[in-house]
Amino acid sequence: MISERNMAVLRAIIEDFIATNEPVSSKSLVEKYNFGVSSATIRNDMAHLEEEGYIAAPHTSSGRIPTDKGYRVFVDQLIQVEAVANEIKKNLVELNRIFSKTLDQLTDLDEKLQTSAQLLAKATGEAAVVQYPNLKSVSVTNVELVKISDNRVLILLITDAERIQQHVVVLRSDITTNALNSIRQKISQELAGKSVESSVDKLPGLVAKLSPELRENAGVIIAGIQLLLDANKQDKIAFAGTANLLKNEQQFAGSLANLVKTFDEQSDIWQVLNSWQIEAERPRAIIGSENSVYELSNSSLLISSYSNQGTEVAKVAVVGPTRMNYPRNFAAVLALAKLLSKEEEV
Amino acid sequence: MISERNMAVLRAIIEDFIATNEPVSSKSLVEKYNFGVSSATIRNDMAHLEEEGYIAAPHTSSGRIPTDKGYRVFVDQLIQVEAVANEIKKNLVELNRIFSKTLDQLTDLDEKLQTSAQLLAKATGEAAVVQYPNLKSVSVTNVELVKISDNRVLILLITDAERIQQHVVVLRSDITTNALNSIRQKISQELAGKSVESSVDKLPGLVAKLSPELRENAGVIIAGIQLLLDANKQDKIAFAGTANLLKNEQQFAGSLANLVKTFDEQSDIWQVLNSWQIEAERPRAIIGSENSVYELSNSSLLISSYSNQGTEVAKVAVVGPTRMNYPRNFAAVLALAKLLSKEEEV
DNA sequence: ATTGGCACTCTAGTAGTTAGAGTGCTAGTT
DNA sequence: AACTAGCACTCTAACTACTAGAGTGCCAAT
Repeated sequence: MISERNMAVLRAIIEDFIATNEPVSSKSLVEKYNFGVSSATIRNDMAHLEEEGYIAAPHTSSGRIPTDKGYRVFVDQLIQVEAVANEIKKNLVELNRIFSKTLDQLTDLDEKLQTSAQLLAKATGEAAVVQYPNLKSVSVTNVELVKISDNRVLILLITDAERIQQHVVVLRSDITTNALNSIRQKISQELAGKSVESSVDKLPGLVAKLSPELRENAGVIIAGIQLLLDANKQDKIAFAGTANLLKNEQQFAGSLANLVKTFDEQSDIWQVLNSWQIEAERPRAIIGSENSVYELSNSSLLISSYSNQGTEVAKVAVVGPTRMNYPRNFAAVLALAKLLSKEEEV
Repeated sequence: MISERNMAVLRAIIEDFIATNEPVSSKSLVEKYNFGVSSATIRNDMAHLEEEGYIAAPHTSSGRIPTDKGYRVFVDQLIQVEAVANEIKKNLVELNRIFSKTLDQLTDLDEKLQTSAQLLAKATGEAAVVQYPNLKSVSVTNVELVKISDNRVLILLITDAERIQQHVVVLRSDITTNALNSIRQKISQELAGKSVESSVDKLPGLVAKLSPELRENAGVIIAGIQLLLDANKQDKIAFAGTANLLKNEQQFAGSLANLVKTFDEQSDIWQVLNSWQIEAERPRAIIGSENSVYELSNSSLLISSYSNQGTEVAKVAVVGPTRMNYPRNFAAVLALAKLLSKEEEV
């Protein structure tokens, strides 16, 4: 029922609307694009597209704007694969240049993901989200205890996800290097290779296995490890590009403060990211009302997942108005996901 | 020249305007406050205040709004000290309750300052900035090297500012525990107790002091230490409460995107914070046009400094519209500064 | 299937009007 | 000298009315 020209018209409307943010008229279409037919014919096509729900008119005698359904068809069928592939390549090269240069300087995961989010925000001109690796599947590589003064001990929890967490505890009494060593040995032995989850279960029984004179201080240390393990289970995201959201003020019409708050608070975002299954190498678009979170119902998300040695560990996303530049943003989000995947494999 | 009642009127105008965000009329003043005189008299006072530049009229026949100069007098002379002291106390108790509960859970400085900013944003309903301690005056306590696999070493840089930084380096060849130990000893010996700055100077000469077979790997490790020391010199801030800025949309009239961008990029903020001298225990207000950064010319900043064992190390600030609630925000910013100072002293 | 042509609709902008909130000032009172 | 009642004056914000023109929808013709 939907002819080829119908689709071409739909694409033209969407591209024009994305570029100008004005309802698109039949006249402007025949002027800008070479359809080889008159505006009356285009009007017939538009009426057809409207019937099918791909476009809508803000009021009776105005041009048309795409509906969420229209964007969906655009994203699924009309984006030119070659164009995107080209963009990806360009983006990858560019991101790689900035990123690999910067990355060497980064001393920890926090900074790395924060920088990633900033780069993605910059590359797309939208807001960007980078999820921390999901640590359910992560296991403990080692626990180190470093004495930094007579009664203060730095606990290091090293996991196989390139994340090293630290926490300082103050002991009840001074401790000797030897005593600390035997505590460390016992703990390492129990936890090394275990998943974060099963490690938590092991902790309570650990104190009893130590010689009595060590137990008091060991208790403090184990409580510290508990904190670190718990922090692992907490969901966390890095976010950048708030200012980009404001560019589209009218788009969000008043609900902008709520949207920004949503990002400030993070919990909803995490939920949204996790509620969609993303295939590797194939970013997915969540368009407007497809989003269950109210604050995001005027926005689109492009989500891609990144991996660590072949397993999906987390997601990166771009958030912007439904009338965002999909091809470019798809390219950027995919490019960043690839970069992060590569880096994780070290 | 400015009578006592004049000042009372000024205060009433400012408090009313802060509460309602509407120009204040002479009639509403006599209704809400007990001046015991008629509106005509108040009008005379208002004319006087306008002459002196403390208030202004948006248009001929409207009520008055405070000028930056008016706010300045309000802040300097009219805020009731007792009221603020009370607020401080309340805020301290409340912040302390949330904070000390949360603080124990925090494993590092990043989280601590980020949480501080969030608490301040929440307490004031404005945006909040917390500056990282200035590390020029900080010295290296110790350097630890932890072997995490045959050829990967975790470097820990421990400074006397409660900040423990980490970085993983990959060596050119596997290393034995003994070799690592002798490198560690040499490095510790050279750097312990030195300031961050003089430590940087020591690094290049360090390799030569090691036995030849250690030099290759030691070079990699020392490069890693260099990165950590450099990261110390970088200025950094924690920021929270962007959404609160949006509450006052009309206030910032269009320049809001730029304002948010200013915070995203941080550099200007850092400059502003550093350009004002702040006495301990006395937060300072920078009101509207007193600010040299254009984006902040419709905003006020309340800045307080916090200390580590008596030395000022960094600042905390609240940013909001000029018509913010000064007494409450003064109290909150001071309360947080006190808390941070205390915590630093551990 | 396409198109020229035209009636019809709706918006956005302009202009005119009005109520009322608020001031400024004067003349009179305490 | 300080205060006040009263009133003329000003400006805004809200409402109405009008208009140009952008754009559609549809019919009759090709």
